[in-house]
Amino acid sequence: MQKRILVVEDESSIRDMVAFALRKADMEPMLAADAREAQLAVAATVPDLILLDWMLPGMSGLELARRLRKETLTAEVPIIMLTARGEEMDRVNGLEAGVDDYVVKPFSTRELIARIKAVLRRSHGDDGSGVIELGGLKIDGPAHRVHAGADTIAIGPTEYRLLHFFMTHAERVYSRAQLLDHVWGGSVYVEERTVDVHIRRLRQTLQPWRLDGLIQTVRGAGYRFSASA
Amino acid sequence: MQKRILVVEDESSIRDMVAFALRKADMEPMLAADAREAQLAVAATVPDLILLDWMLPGMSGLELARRLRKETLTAEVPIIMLTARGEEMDRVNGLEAGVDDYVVKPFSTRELIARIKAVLRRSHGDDGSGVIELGGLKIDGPAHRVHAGADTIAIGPTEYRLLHFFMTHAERVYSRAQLLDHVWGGSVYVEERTVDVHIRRLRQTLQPWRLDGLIQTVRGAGYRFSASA
DNA sequence: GATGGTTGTCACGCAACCGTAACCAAAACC
DNA sequence: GGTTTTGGTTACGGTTGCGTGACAACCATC
Repeated sequence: MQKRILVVEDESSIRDMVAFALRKADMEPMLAADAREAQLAVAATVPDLILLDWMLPGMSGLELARRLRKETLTAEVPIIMLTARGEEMDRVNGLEAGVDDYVVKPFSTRELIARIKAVLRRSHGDDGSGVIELGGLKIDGPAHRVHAGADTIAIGPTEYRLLHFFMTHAERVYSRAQLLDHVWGGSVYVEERTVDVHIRRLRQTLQPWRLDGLIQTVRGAGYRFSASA
Repeated sequence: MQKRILVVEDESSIRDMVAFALRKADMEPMLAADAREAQLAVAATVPDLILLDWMLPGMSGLELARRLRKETLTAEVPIIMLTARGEEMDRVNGLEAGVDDYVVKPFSTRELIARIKAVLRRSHGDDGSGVIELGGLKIDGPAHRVHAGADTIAIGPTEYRLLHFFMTHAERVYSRAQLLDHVWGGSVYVEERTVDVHIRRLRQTLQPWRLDGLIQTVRGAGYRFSASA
C-alpha cells in the first residue's frame, strides 16, 4: 500500500526535491509550507509519516511536533525532523517532543528515503487497522487489548502504554529518559528507575505465555522490544 | 585515505574555487572542462565521486551522467550535479539517470563539502539509517546490536562504543589518547593502557567469527579498523 | 470510609563490567 | 646478543547497573 508522507518545509526547492524522491520510492507526498497548511492537510487526510523542518515561518517545527503529538488523530504518526547543522544540540528537546528520528541538512535523497523506510518499518506490523502482531504477541489499539494466541492478557494502563510504544517502535533501543518522554509524556517528573519497575511488571504479566523475553535489557543503554532472538 | 573527486565544470573560476575547497577538506581534485576530458580522466583513474555541471559544452551533464552510469568502471561512483537556479524542474530527469544529489548555484563551498561528505559516507556502507556494514561485520546503531552474518554478537557497553567508533571511522589510525577522547569522553581520566585491554576484549568477542583481524595494531601509533585485508 | 487495584519510590543484592597492575612476548634499537 | 621499548594477556578488587520485593500514596468504585 502506498504510504502518504506529509512534508512540512518552507523552502520550495527542498520541498520539490523531496517530493520527487518520495514519488520515485512509491510514496505519496503531501506538501505544506508552514504550520497552518500542515494542520489543514492533516485534517483532510492523516499521513503515515510526517517530515518536519526545524525552522518554519510562524511556529517552530518543534512546537508543531508537540501539538501534533497531542492531537488524537496524529498522536501515533511518526515524525522525522529536518535540522540544519548547528541545531543538533537541540536533539534533546526533540526527543522530549516525541520525535522519532532526525536527518541533518544537507542530506542526499537516498539517505532521506532510507531513514523514512527505517521508521516506517519500525512502526510496521501496523496495517492501518491499529492492530500490531509481533513475536506471538498481538496488541489491538482500538480495542485496547492484548492477546497471546487465543488468550487475552489482563494488563494495567501504564503497562499497556509501555507495551504499545514498544510494539510500534520495535527493534530499537530506548533509554529510560526516552521511554519516560514517550510513554509518560514529557511534562511530569518521575524517577528514571521507575521505568525499570514497569518493565519488570510488564515482563511479569507476559511471563505466563513465555513472552517476557521480547523485552530485552541493553546494559548501559536502555530497553528494546525485539521479536527476533 | 584521501578521496579523489572529479570536477567536470567549464567555468574556470568555479572549477578553481571548488578545487581549492576540496584540497582544504583533504580531498584530491581531478579537473575536467568538458565531457571528453572527463572521460579521459575517468579512464586514467577512477574517482571516488563525480561533481558534474549541468551545462557543459558539447554534451549536457545529464547525458554524461547517463553514459558514466552505463560504464562498468563508473557505474557505482556517486554523482552530484551542479545546477543553476531555474534548471530545477529537470531534477526529475537527473534522479532517473541515477544522480545522487544536487547542489544549486550559487553555493557556498562549505555546503558543497558537506554534501560531498554525506554522499561519500553513504557509499561507505553508511546509508544514513545508522546501520553500517564493513568487512562482514554489521553494527546497528538504533537497535544497539552487532551482527556477523545471521548471528547476533553479544557485546559489552564499552566494547560496543569502541567498535561503533571504529566502524564509523574505518581505515584510519587512532592513538590511545584519541580513542580515550572519543570513546570514553574526554572528561574522565583513565590510563592509556586501558585501551589495550578493551581492544583485547573486543578482539576476543569477535574471534569466534574470525573477525578479530579487523582491528589492527599499528606499532608506535595506535589502532585501526580496516575491512581490507 | 472500606476495598481492591495501580503507581512511584526506595533499599537490597547480585552479576556484569571496568580499570589497573603485573607479567609475558615481540619488536626495535644499539 | 643484550637491552629497551612497545604491545598482548591475565587476574583481581571495586564499582555500577539492573532485577526484585516491599511499601506508602493515590484513585475509583461500591
